[in-house]
Amino acid sequence: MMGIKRLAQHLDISIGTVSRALNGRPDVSEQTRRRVLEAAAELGYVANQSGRSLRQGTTQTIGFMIESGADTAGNSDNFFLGVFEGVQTVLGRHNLDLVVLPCPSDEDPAQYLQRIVARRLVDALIISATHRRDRRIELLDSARIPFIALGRSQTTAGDHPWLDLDFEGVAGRAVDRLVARGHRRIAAGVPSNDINLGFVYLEGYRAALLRHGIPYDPAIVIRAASSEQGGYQIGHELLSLPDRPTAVVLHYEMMAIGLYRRLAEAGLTPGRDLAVIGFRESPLARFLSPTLTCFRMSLRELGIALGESLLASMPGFAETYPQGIVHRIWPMELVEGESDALRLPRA
Amino acid sequence: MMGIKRLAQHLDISIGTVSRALNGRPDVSEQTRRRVLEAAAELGYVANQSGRSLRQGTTQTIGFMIESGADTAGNSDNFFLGVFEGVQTVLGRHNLDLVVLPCPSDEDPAQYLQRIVARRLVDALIISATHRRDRRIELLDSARIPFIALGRSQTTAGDHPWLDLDFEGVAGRAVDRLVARGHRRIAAGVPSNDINLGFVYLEGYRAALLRHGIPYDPAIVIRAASSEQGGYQIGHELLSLPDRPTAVVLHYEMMAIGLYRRLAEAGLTPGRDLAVIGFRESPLARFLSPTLTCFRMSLRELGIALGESLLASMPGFAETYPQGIVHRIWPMELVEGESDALRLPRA
DNA sequence: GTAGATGCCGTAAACGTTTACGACCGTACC
DNA sequence: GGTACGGTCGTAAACGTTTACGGCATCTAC
Repeated sequence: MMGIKRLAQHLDISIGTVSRALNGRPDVSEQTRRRVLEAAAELGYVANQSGRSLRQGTTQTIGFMIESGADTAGNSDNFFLGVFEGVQTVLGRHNLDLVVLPCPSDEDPAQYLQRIVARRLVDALIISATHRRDRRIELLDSARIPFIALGRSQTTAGDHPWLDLDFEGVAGRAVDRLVARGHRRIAAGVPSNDINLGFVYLEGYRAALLRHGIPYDPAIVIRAASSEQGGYQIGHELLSLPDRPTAVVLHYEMMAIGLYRRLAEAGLTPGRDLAVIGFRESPLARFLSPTLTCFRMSLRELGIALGESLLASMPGFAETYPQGIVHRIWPMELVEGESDALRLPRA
Repeated sequence: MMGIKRLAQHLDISIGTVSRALNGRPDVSEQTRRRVLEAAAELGYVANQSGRSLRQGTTQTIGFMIESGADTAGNSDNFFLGVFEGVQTVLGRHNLDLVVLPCPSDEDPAQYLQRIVARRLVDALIISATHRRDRRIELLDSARIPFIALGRSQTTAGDHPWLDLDFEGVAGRAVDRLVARGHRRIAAGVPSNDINLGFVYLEGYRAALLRHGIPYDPAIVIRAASSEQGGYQIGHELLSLPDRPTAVVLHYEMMAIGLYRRLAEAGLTPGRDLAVIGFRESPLARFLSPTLTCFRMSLRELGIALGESLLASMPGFAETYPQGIVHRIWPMELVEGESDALRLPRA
């Protein structure tokens, strides 16, 4: 075991001084500091995290909770892998480590989180896939664990920072665009569970319809799983509707795949027989044919903003990141594709 | 702070007894054990992990290192999320937690891992995306950290457990199948980096050609990134070959997407103009048109095997999982699709 | 009735750090 | 030459657990 004790007696210095040297305290001469750092590097000494955590009550790690369930929006096609990168570049600046905590799909997310915080595995948390009413938020709030939510929530606990994709704006702009091309009967594919982004997306959709004086018709708001399968199902239901919509907007990136497939089975092609506007421009979207009209953003930059906003809410980082409690809607940029090329004559 | 000390004085019992009661030691009366457990549940006491780790030198968490880089085969998150589930069901049986350690793409994986093990964040590790010569293996071996590799390696360090998909068998069976349909000029898409699975896949491909008396032609072994983009590039290179192959086998699930796209751009359809056999049956594969011939496996069961094999190599679990040091090739089952329907007349 | 065994519990040390405190030395200043 | 002070370092306590050890009952067996 290569503890600080052995390092100290190898250098014939007290362990207190060694610790101060390693941690950059001012009250140690430059000469001994060099000696210590060299010896540490040579012998491969790194402070045991348990000892350090115990003493100073901080673990130096940030947790990022995701749900490994297959049905939750956002967890496919390398969305998270990109975000992690961004978060890590921020955390790395402060010698913090990121660990990802995948909640098993058969476990209650709040209960899972409870275990994590009780064991004090991490100093702060990023939670994703927020639900309309999310018990995790109340939990973290009452446990006074710093956290940020990737996704809004209706939960009325104390004021916490959040960052969310612009579901409302994206839905609205998609409808605007379709209306400009003459569409009036525009369907929407929304999630089937109570994940919060579904409500926000629907909100944007309804508001846009209202702007254009188009009545809201619940019959063409189709709930489906946030997956390829869900997209397929949406296609299926669209085809069986009596007064078939001429366009559809989707809340999740993978849905277009399934929808394309169902249309192809019916001998229809997107952009000619039905206008389609997807959500995020995933690497896959670029390879769809016809190309998908959707929305672009930088996952890495989202991760950076997420990390910085989290740190801003943590004691000890307030001066480095003075933005306070962040509530931010992440903008997305339209990517024109061929899937919404269909134009209708104005009635 | 709700430590064991407060819990003990609240019960008016010594903290030693409280600890023994919580940990299920035999030398505590049933009555006090009940009292302790009830009070702990009521006051929400959970042992501080740092204190416990420090004392018994074990963290009760297992790490799963993945690479968040975009170019590494096998790193699509729908793959890992499934595997995590399986690993967790095994670990959960023993009150172990899984944390995922995403290595930033701009950091050296071995160096990243070094930090993790030196800080003693985890008791054992699962590493993935093994390279032909993988310094992580030497590192873990010399640090005596129990680990299992998801993927083989040529690294000649001490004997370590591993589990790997049947790349060799899959490549071989794909070639067999194509040869049976009359193909003789069969291209292969292999990774462009030195990830080990590329060598194994190529091995299976060559061995199968040899079996059928077909000469190996390096000109139609195309190296490309393990991504949709790589698949697109393979399509591109195939089309520009002088003596165009009539079939192609791919080592990575996402490649088919890009390849399909490039073929479509050239007015060709998979299964009619070019036989295609992909790798893993991802959720996406089911929505490709024409459907992709590929190989199926259970991610969850793979995760279970991974977890059990890891535990088998850990001190204290040998009697529960007596399989010793596991070297296992994970079988995959053929899923017939339309993408290799093309049959050629025997010359 | 005594010896030994057993069941239950309290005491205290130990894990590897960090850090408050005080000690020591040298220098500067009056 | 004494005092004050800054720079450097050693000492020891503390963080929250677990566990070896010993002690006190109670019980069993002779």
